[in-house]
Amino acid sequence: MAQGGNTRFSVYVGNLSYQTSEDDLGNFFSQAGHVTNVRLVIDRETGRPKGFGFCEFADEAAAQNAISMFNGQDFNGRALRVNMANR
DNA sequence: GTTGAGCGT
Repeated sequence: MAQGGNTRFSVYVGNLSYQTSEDDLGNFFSQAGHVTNVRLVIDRETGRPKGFGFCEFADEAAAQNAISMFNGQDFNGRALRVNMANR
């Protein structure tokens, strides 16, 4: 199975607007399937969002569905970048 | 009141 080397179903979400929250992503990604976890990477040195995050789904189909639905699509004024996570 | 490639406190 090609999940990107992870036993879970995490997808990398990049090119986010700095004003986007985890709640916004959770609502948006739940359209593709059952989201079990959403993490927005915040810079520990500055306390600001790094502009990317990770979204974990209940199964692989939902994760790949999210990629198909949202990769390259517009979100909060930015072209969303969605791909299978590597770690 | 800022910025823009990235794979994770």
